[in-house]
Amino acid sequence: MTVTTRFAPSPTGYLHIGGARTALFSYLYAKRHNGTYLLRIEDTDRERSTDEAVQAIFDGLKWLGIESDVNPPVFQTQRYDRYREVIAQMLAAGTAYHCYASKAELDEMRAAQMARKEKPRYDGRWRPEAGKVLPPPPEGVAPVVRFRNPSAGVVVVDDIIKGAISFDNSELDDLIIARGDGNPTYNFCVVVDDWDMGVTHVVRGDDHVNNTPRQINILKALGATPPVYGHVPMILGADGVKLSKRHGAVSVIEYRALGFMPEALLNYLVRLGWSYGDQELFTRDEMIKLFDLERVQKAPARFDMEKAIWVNHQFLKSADPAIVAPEFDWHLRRVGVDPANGPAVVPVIEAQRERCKTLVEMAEKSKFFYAELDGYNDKDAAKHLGADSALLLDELRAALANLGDWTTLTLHETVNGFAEAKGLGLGKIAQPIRVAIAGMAITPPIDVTLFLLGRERTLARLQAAVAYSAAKVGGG
RNA sequence: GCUCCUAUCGUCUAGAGGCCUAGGACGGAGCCCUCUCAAGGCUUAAACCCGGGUUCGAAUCCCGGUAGGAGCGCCA
Repeated sequence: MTVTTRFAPSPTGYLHIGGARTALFSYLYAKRHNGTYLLRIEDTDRERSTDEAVQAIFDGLKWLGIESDVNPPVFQTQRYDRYREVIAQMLAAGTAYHCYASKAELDEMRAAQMARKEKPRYDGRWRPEAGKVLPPPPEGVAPVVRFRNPSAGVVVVDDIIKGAISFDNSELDDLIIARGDGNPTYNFCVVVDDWDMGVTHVVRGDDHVNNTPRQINILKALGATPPVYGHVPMILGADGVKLSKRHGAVSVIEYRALGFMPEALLNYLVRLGWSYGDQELFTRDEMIKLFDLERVQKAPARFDMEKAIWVNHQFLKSADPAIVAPEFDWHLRRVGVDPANGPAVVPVIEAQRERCKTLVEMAEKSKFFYAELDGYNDKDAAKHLGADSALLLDELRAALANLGDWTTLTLHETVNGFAEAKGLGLGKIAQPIRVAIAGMAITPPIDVTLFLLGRERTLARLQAAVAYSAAKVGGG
């Protein structure tokens, strides 16, 4: 049997980081076993589901590169006929029954149970039982349909991550599978869908473990073989509290804005709750080859932004710059610069990636290649642009203006030779140059920077810096 | 309250009864290198929740406690 997994988000908001990891695990497991990975949109809550959220989930998954093997994905709202059909079957078979208890009645029942310190649950008042006489259905009440859960025995969930978990059927009440309006509910749709779609492994958040025994019971009532379950623990914020807005970035797409490469985020996520010995860095192929649900951690993990950024940096440093280019391009535009108005993006990435942990940082530090300076950094100018540097920069400008070939090699020789001739350490001249051409004292090696910036811009900026320094000195 | 789950450095983790004087990584501290910022190299501090068992031997197995978490909807 071929392995089939699915990721089944409900479109009530953006794709959050925990969901992304669940999707990743699900995807990886399927790929690892040459299986199929599916996306299913659980939109049975008509009130809260929105088209924008559906789109946000698609966008997030697409950016991460976790794409469904079957398109378009299944939307539960398109399967209502099928759900109704199964419900009718269950009603006929006696594995489900109508319940006429009103919401108010149920609320009252739960309140009373809580008051008695009991676990709140449906008391089975409309459950047919041998020898039991049910009251006549009240007038004008649209009944819900409840699953007739076995009242005795135990259900064992053989969880691939958590191990065997057993539940007493006596602890499980008869859950509603169809609402008063006839629409099916989540726990029921999941079961039917996983069954129809041939899902062999259900990978989902561990907030679902308590639903699992009931789902298994429904599957059994339907004569289906339950899938293998794997419940992955949740991701916590750095403070150990459930991830939320106040932790900053929760939505996957926010990580793009923060300057992460999708592959790097995936790499961080896969190592959060899963490990392969001491290995920290994985390519996508390695993840697929090595991933294993059995090695997923049972306890929740905290999201550590520092480490995520480190992983991103490692990726930036070692990746093929051509892969980084489109994202970098996107970030350059985002900081208000036109990538066409300067050097090719690939060599800039190569020059910058050692010193930039995120693409936001890289874009900020590379702006000067693509747009005119909007002034100098105050501190750097104060420190490096003065009377003496004005003289040096002016002389250097003249030397560079006469340079034949504008290459990193000739630039290196010229600048180093210049410093040597002046009896200065390279630092004494490199820093003023940096501030002059980049507006700040942080750039890649000076030869590479000058080369990428080009002759025209370099000479113009040196001249401007000389004028600036002179004016500053002149003005006292 | 009830049911279920979890527990190794600050964080992510290795650890399948002796290989543990508990390893790696991020972050921290220090040193080296250096044209800036970085990167890199080296060194270093830092953990088995507690208590009982089982065993010649327990971070590893069992029980209890404690602490955290999840669920208990005509939400998903």
